Amino acid sequence: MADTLEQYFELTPQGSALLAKGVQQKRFTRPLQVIRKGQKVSGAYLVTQGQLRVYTYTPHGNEATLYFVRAGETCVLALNCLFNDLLYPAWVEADADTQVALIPGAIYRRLFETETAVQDMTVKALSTLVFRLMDELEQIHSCHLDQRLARFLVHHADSEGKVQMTQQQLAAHLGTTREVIARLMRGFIAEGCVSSGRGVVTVTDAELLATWGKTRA
Amino acid sequence: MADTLEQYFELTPQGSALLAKGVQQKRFTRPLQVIRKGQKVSGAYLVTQGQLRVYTYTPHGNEATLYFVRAGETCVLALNCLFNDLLYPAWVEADADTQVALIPGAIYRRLFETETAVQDMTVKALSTLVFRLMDELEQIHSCHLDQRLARFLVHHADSEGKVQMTQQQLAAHLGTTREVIARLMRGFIAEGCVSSGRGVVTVTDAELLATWGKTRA
DNA sequence: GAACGTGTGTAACTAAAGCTACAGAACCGG
DNA sequence: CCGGTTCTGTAGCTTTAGTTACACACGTTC
Repeated sequence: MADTLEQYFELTPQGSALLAKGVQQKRFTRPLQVIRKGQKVSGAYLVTQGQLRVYTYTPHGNEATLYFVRAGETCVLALNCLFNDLLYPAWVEADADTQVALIPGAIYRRLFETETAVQDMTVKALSTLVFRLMDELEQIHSCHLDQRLARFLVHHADSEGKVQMTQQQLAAHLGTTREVIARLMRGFIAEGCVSSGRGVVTVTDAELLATWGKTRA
Repeated sequence: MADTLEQYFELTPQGSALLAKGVQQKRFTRPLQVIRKGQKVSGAYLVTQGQLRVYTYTPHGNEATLYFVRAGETCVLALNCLFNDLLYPAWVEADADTQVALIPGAIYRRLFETETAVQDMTVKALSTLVFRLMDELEQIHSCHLDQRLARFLVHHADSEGKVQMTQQQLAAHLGTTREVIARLMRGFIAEGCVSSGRGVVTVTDAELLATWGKTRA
């Protein structure tokens, strides 16, 4: 089991042994809530497969996704809580087919003190999140929803330009409502850079979409 | 000189020597831009007196304050850039009477590897910022400007309830414009929980202000 | 193939925030 | 005490986003 973990950080033999002793594997076969807001955090979450989604709620009950934790990443908020003895400040949901290694807090702290790989990984993870959050904040300050949606679509399109999400889900990611997404989509479709189907949006002109609101007359 | 620094972290003799060799002190007697967006970061900034203000711009040229770096804190963005070789993603301005210790990047990295005090401080600083940013994001999603302003005032009032800022500065902190602040203030003043003067806002009923928008009819 | 659940499309209305423009008060320096 | 500068107060308009309310399309299942 520790094999899957060691592809992510190189440890000294002692560190390895310590890790092997305490780590727990959790597997999710269907979407499931992992952590609730205000819950006490018991350890570091390292995703080995699939992804976790971290989100909060808007005042009207709409979900707003903060970020994803993909394979090879740890949930930084959990790290935060570990180091500062805080309660978890958001909700976390596992996607289908997700596997997570749970490293108990005490063990993680001890690893952090001695293993440079763990130090590096921790700082890198925190740094990355800081930048993502700052970027997000700046965008909210400086872009209208249409630009944010355009950017989101370009960013999340697969190799064929498809984004496999319902409008409801898109709305959740941007902290808005479905109707607004539909309205903005109409604009995109009118310009011919996107087409829409049930549960999927297809980006047909990423170039145009990426510069939405900048090159417009 | 290193004396002022060592009140913030305890180092081993070797660490202390290394630090003393490389650290530079900078003093600002009047507000001054310290870092521009896109600039390369040369080291870690540790504030020993006064404060730094980190901000971006909205698309229409309004400033929006991201956070402050107070005495005893380091600028986390600079740390980030150091560890990830990135360009600085915002602007930084020093207040009047501010003193900053600049620890060159190479030295900071070496200290980080060996000194647990530096590791701790780094992780703590990053963690704190992550929480602040998340909180900020959540508020933008979930509160109207009036609530955010109310909260800001309550938060920044001194022991006498005074907030020594112009409306322009308040606007900058919330990423909005002066006119909007004036409009919201009118609401607060009408309810009698705030009074306004030139360059100062006085909170007279913090209770009411803190619950603004929750207890309103 | 009828009924139901889930997802999309659209229109009209409301609320929030931003923008423009100006009037007047407080402060500062000569 | 006069003129310039900075700050505050107010009004009206525009844009953006959220809300309400429905119609319809697609799929599934019985």
